Amino acid sequence: MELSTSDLPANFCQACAVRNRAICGDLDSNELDLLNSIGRRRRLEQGEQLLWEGDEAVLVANVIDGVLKLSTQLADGKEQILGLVYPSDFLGRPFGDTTPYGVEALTDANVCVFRRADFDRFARDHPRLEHKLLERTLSELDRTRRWMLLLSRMNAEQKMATFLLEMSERLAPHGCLNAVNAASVFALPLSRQQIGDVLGLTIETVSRQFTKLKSEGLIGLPSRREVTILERSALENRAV
Amino acid sequence: MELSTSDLPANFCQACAVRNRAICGDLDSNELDLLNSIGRRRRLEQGEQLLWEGDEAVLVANVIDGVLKLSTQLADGKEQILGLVYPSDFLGRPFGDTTPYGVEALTDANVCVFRRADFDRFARDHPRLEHKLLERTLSELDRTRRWMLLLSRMNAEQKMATFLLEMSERLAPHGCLNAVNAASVFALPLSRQQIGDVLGLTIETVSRQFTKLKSEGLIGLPSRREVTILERSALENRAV
DNA sequence: CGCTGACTTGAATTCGCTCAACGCGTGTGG
DNA sequence: CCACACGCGTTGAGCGAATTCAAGTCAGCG
Repeated sequence: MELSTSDLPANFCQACAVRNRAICGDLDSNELDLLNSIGRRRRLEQGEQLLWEGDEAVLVANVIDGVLKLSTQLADGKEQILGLVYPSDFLGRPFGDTTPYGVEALTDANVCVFRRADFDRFARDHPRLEHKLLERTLSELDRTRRWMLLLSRMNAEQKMATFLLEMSERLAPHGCLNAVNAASVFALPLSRQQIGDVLGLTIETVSRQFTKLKSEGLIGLPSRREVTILERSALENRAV
Repeated sequence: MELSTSDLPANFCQACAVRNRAICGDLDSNELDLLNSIGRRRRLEQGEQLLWEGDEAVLVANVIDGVLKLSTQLADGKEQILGLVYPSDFLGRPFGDTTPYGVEALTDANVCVFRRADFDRFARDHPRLEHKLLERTLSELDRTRRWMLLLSRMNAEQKMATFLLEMSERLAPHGCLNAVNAASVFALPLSRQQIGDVLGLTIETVSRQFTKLKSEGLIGLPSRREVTILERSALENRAV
C-alpha cells in the first residue's frame, strides 16, 4: 500500500522541526491535522530544482531544513539570486498564477509542500494562518528592501563582509540568533559563482575578496566550502 | 464645531477615487463605514515628510493621489530610495513596531491615514481586508525583487531606460496600463538627484544619460521636469 | 596518472564616480 | 530694471574599482 498524503501519521505536523517558527505556528491541533492532510514532505537533493521561473504556480512550501535559492535569469544568461531561504521560511507564490522565480536546493533539504490551490483555500478559510503569512511577507519585504541597499550602494568588500556575517547568523543553530552565538565556523552552501550571483559580483571579484580577507587575518578558509570568522568585529567594520 | 474623524460623511470612502483599486476594494458598505470611522484624509505638500525611518510605527496609509518615496539613509549620508508609491498603493508597516523607511511626498498628495493600532485591529477583525493586504504585499515583494535585478545587474543606460518606461506606465491615467496607452509625455515627480537615489547612480551619470538619450532622439526634454518618449520601442531595447 | 570543473591570479579595459567648472532660470534687493 | 546670488542641472577631465579576458592552480575522481 502506497504511503499517500492522507496516510501520514496524525501527529506529523506536531512533530515538525520548524513547528513553532513557521507560519503554521499559530494553528491549533485540529487545524494542524487539516493542514497535514493537504501537505506532504519532500526531500530534495542538492542542486535539485523545485520550481521553475515563469511556470504556472502549482506549489508552495515551508522549508524544514536545508538552504534553497530563489533566482531569476537575465536576458544575457546571467543569473541573479533574489534571495536565500532557510528553515522555517515559506516559499512560492500564493494567490498568483505564475512563479516569479526559480527555486533550487543549495544543500540537501526537506520541505513541506502544498498544492497551491489547496493552500490558497486553506489560507482563506483560516485567517490565523493568513495573518502569519502576511507578517512573514511583510518582514521579507523589509529584508529585501535592505538587501537593495547592499546591491546598489556597497562596494565588493562591504558586500562580502555583510554576506559572511549574515551567513554565520542564519546558519547558526536556531535559538542562538545573536552575534555572540553566531557560528564562527560554517560550511558555505554556495559556490563562488553563486555567491557572485547573490551579491551582484563576478566570480573573480568574489575570489579576490576571499583572498584579501584571509590574508588580512579576518577569516580563515580551511577548505573551499568552509569559512572561519576569526575577527568578527573587524569584519563588522568592513560591512559598515 | 470641529470636523473630527467621526463627522466625515458616511459615503466618504464610497466616493474615494481609489475605492476599487486600493485594499478597501473588497469591503461591503458596513465595513467601509467602519473603516471610514478610523481613517482620515490628509493632504501633503510636495516635500512634506509623513513618516521618519526608525520611528515608532504609528501610521499606515493609502495613497489617493500623488507620488511618494520610501527611502533610507546610509552611514555616509547618501540616500537610497527603496521604492515609489502611487495612487491606490498602501504604505507603512502594519504589525510591526518601527517604521523601516522614511516616507516623503514627491508631489502634492492626498492620503488616507490610519493609526496603526486601529488599522491592525480592523485588519485582524476583517479577513477580507487582510487578504487584500497580503496580495498587495506579495505583489510588492515580487516588484521589489525585480528591482534588485535592475540595481545589481544593469548599467546606467539600462537603468535609465527602465526607469523612464516604468514612469510612463505608472503615471498614465489608470485603466490604461499597457504599452500603447502609457503616457508619452509626463512630468517627472523627481529631481535628478532623486532619480539617482532610485537607480543607485550619481546625479552626473543621470544627467549624462538624459543628454545621451535625448541626442539619440529616443526622448525629448521640453523642460527639466518633463519627458517625452519619442521612440518607445528603441527605449525598450535599451532597457533589455 | 591525467582529466575535469571549480577556483585563483594577473593584466588590460571600461564604466561610473569624484572633483571641478560652468550654464541657466528664478527670485530678491538695490 | 539690472546685478547678483542661489539652486539645480550640465559638461569635462581624470581616476579607480570592478569587470573582462586569459592563464594558471588545485582537488577530486575515474
